[in-house]
Formats: sequence, structure tokens, C-alpha cells
Amino acid sequence: MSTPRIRQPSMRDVARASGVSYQTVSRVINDQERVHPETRARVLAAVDALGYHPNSAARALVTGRGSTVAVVASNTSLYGYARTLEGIEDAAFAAGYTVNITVLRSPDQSDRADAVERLLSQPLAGLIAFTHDDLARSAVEDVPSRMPAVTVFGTGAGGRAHILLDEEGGARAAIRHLLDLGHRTIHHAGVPPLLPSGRLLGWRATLEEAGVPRPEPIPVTWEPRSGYEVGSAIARQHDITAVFAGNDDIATGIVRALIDSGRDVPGDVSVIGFDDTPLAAYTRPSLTTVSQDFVELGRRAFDLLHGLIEQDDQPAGPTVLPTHLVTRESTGPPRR
Amino acid sequence: MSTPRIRQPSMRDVARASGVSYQTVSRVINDQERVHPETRARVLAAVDALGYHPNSAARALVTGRGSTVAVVASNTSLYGYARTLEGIEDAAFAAGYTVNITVLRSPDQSDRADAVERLLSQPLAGLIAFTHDDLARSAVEDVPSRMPAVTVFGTGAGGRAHILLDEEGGARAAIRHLLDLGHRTIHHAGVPPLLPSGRLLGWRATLEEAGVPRPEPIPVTWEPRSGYEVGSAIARQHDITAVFAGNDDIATGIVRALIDSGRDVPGDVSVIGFDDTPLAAYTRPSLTTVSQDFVELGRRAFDLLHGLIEQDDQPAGPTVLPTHLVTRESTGPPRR
DNA sequence: ATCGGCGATGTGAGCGTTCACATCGAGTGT
DNA sequence: ACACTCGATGTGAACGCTCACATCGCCGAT
Repeated sequence: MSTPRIRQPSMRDVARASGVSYQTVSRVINDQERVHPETRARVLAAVDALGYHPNSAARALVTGRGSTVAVVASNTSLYGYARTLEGIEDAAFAAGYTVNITVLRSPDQSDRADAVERLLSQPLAGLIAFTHDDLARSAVEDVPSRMPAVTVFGTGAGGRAHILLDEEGGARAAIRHLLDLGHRTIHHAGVPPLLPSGRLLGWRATLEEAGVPRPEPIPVTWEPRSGYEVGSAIARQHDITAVFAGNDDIATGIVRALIDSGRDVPGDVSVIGFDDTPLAAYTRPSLTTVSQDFVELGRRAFDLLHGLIEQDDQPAGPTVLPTHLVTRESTGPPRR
Repeated sequence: MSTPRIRQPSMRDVARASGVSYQTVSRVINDQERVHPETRARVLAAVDALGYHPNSAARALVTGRGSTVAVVASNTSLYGYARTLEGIEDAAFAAGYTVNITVLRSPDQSDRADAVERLLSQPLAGLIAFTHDDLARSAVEDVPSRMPAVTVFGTGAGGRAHILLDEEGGARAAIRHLLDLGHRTIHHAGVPPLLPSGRLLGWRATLEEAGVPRPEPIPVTWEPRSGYEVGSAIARQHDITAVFAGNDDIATGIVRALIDSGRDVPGDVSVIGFDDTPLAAYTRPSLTTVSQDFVELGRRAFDLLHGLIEQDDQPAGPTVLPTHLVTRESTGPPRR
């Protein structure tokens, strides 16, 4: 009449059921050599019969390393980040890892410390941080260097392995496209902080190389609403003929505001986006934008981390994934 | 000259540094009573000095339960799911839990078993499954009932605590809106499987109650491209004056196709979406759609799970969160 | 003075695994 | 027939923590 302990079966239970020692069970579970095929079969049968699952907490405890990779980001629902996360999860799952997410919402120092604290108390194999803004960037600095880590987006942080999309190249292609169409200069509606952004860099450098005036960037947030507000302001400045937006949502907001203000796109103003979201081809006008493969980025980021975890092979420099311009309806020659 | 073991400091190290036993350290860490304030301060100082983090694997091993909640979904990057995930993460973080994601990509039986296997080998506190399709639904069935679990979206599964958005109510409001405008019937472009979907149910029931013809639903996928294809077909059938789309992306694709085919929206055909994505207000025409608070859904789903974990209070019935119709430009009276 | 009681702290055991090493039996070369 | 190797399996310890229980002072009540 003892209490019926609801307990997952352990290696010992499997060992007892198959008449071997727990060590042999361990060998079978971990696919090691030196186990008689017959014994292996017997153990496997017992595993199946008892519904045994290895306990990863116990394993992590003794090995000192888990099979979970943590993803640290300030946002996970914007299209690009969500897709990148998807890529990470995909590759991680295939490699037998599990994915944990931590969203850094507040720039508050103690909140961040708390998040990092909690991160490190788990048995992690490694960490991937979205370093497009300062939140994740400074969190990475707090992570002990012994923990394998990869930074994605932006400029990276803490000298970690870094992978990013060629936003600068994409921006250059976008600006060149507009210049080739005959625009005298191109305005940029970007999300601060603007400095480390490849988009800003590509925009500025290309204008500079072309020797055309470089207007001040217009600060926005990631929401279409913010794009709409900027677009309304731009509509009043008739000297602006081309706008390079920080992403497709902003671009869509700008387009809508311009048209609501009676201006034509691309007749009066050309607008170019960034990301090539699934909707970009179906808005009116459809958006000329820069296409990026976020899922691939996520997969590659995991692969990089995986290499770091397994063989500690630190890559020499940052990995840069290509982007490409997709020309659609929202850009055209300026009205003369 | 011993090997310099890179090892996180443990409770024992903290105990040694502050001159108490490891048990006292444990009490301090877990905020228990019965510790002298002075001792507590001394321990805390040592914790800080050594940079001690509790090892959650060890804790999970002995308590038999982790502080991680797993989210099981077939997709995490579509707007609604990404936002729901965000809400879960937010609430979980606030409550001291960590979030793990598992994407069920393939309907393959053994893949699913593999995923559940891996899920259960972790030290979980509970599980949240997005049961809008069969993938997560059948995974929930494989989870032992002792594991606290909450199902989100759709019809739920396994008799678990269930929370969902009032899609049916939203669909009803949408259809009524169109009927009120004078449409004779409303077509539905939905994503199969159609049966358990509240959108389909609300659409069908409202048409039925109005005593108007109920056309066959038109199958689509979640992509705008699929909407475009359906829209092109609809453009040829001039008797169709109103379409209720499965989500805003599909609606946008349909709108674009209709206009590309020379038909006017809403002049010739009214189109209504679902979700109220940030972009819905800025497309042309802006979309009449059903607004849903996904973030809140995620938060509430976690709260539900949290209740299950802490006090095992199983709610009586499903929780239904309100949705509401947002009227914009894509709907209007039919041309007579 | 003696004792129960209670607040503060310590001790032993065990959670389920892996690692390092020990053992054991059957072949192999001489 | 001998030590000798090697493949197969077993044993003890440890990972860092929490649980249950033991201990130790010190208080006021008798």
C-alpha cells in the first residue's frame, strides 16, 4: 500500500527490466559501440515497453552542458525576426537541440541583468542574440565568454561569431536603382539608432559616391502608422521625389499617406521598402524592395553556433548573406 | 598545478565563502523564512561576489519539475502566432518561467513522436499547444495527462484547459455587416481543414440564419499568393459580390487580383479580412477586418497554465476572448 | 533551577545521469 | 597450457540541488 509515486521510469528501471546494469542502458541510449547487438535489442525493447525517456536535466547536470540554445531578442514578432527564429528552430531541431526564447523588452539595466541571470541558470549549450539594437547587444556582453554565442544582425557584440544579411549591399542596390531612374537624391526613413544599420550605411555611401546631396535621415519606428505620419509630412515637400524606407511596413504606410495627400506613387514620389515581406508583391502599388532570406539566416546562425559548440571553430570574420533588389511598381523615374 | 576547472560556483562555494551550510544558502536563494537577516545579507554578499547562479538543471532533477513551459505549434512566424507567442513569453517571464518552442513541421507520425519525445525529456513545468490544426492537436494527445497543458486556438484537444479567440463571433459580425450592406450572399476563402474553424462556423451559421444561399467554401493557404489566385478566379464570376477571407494576407491578395482584373473593391466586390494586422489599415483599399488581441491571448494562456501548475485548478469550460469588427474601405454596398 | 518550545542552522540522503575505472570471460599467439 | 589482449559489462563516485529530519541555543513559563 505504498504511495503510488507517479514517476517517469529511469535508467535503473530499464536496467532491471532487461537484466543489465544501468551503465549498459546508458550505452545503448547514447548509441555507443561495445554493446552486444542482442543486449542492445533487449534494452531497446524494455525502453519501449516502459515508455522510458532520458532525463535531460540529469544529463545536463553531469555533463555540465545542456542541449538547449537560447535566442535573445528585443522582438520576435516582426516578420524578419519571426522568420529568423523559425530558421533557428528548424536547424536546431534537426541537430537534436531545443530552442528557448528570451525577449528583452526593457532597456532597464536590472531587467536585463535579471534576464541574463535566468538565461545562465539554465543548462545551455549556447546562445544566439539578435544584435540589431543595444538591448541584446549589451546582454551579450554580460554572458561569460566560455558560453558559445553567435550574434545575428547589426554589428554584433562581444567579439562573438557574427552573421548578418548584406543590408548595406541591398541598400546600395536600392539607392543605385533610384539614382539610375534619374532621382536627384533619395531620402531615408529609418529606425533609430541609425548608426550601425547597414541600410543607413549603404544609403549614405551610395549618395556620397554619386556626389548628390545627402538629406538628414527621417526617424521612424517599425510600425506602418509611423510610416504614415512620415509620409504625410513628405507629401508637403514637393522637392522629395524618392524615399528609401526602413522596411516594407513603413514603406506601405508612406505610400498610403502620399496617395491620401493626393500625390502619386511612383509618379510623384518613388518609395522603396526593405525585407520583401509576402505582402510586398500584393499591395497597391506593389513594393520595390530588398529581398532577404531570413529563414536561411536563422539556419546558418544555428550552424555557426553548432560548430562553436562541437569543435569550437571560431570563424575568422562575419558571415554575410546576400540580399537582392526586387523591382516592382512603387519606383519609377521622377516627373520632370 | 591542477587543471583549472572552469566551473560555475555552486552552493557549496557560496556556503564556504559565507561561513554557513549549503542548506542555509538554499534557504536564502529560495527566499524562505527562518533565516537570520544578518546571515541572509552575508550569503547574498557572497552570491554577488562569486557571481553565483542557481543551477536549474539540478533543481529540476530533485524537484522533478522544471520552470520551463513549452510551446508547441505548427507555425510561429505568421502574425497571429508570433504575437501569441510574444504574449506567452511576456507573461512567462514575469512569472519566472522560461519558454521553449517546438515547431511541428511535418504531419509525419514518427517526426511528431520524436518531437514529443524530446519535449518530455526536458524538465518542463507545463505545455501550451496551438491546436488550430491537427499537428499540435495530436501531439497533445501523446502528452501524459499528469503534465499540465493548455490548448490555444481551434477546438482544443485531450480535454485540456482551452482558450481561444471568439473567431465565430468575429465571423458572425463580419457576415452580418456584409448582409446589412445588401449583399445577397457571401463567399468564404478559408484555409482547410475548415471544419473546426470558428470562422467557417460563424460564416455558415450567419448565412443560414439569414436564409441566404450558402456557397461552397473556397480552399486557400495562408499566403497572399494563394489569395491572389482565388481572387483571379472570383473576378471572372460576376455574381460574387462579397468575399470573407481567412485572414488579412489572403484578403490583400484577393483585392489585388480583383483590381488587376479590372474589378473595383468595394464597388464590384466587397472583401473582408481577419486578424487586423498592422498593415490592414494602410493597404489600398484599407481592409474591413476582425480585430483580435493575440498578445492578450498569449498572456491569458500562460496564466491559465500557471494556475494549473500551481494549484491544479482546472477551469470549467473554455475561455473565449472577444473579437470585434473594424469597418474600413474594402466593404460597401453591392452595385445593383 | 528545569523544561518545553521555537527560531536558526546543520546533516544525510537521493534525484537520474555520465565518467573513470574495474572486472570478467573468451579468443589468440607462442 | 600460458600470459595477453580485447570486447562486453558492471561498480563507485560525482554533478548541484532540495527534502526530511536532526541539532543547537535561547527564550519565557513553571
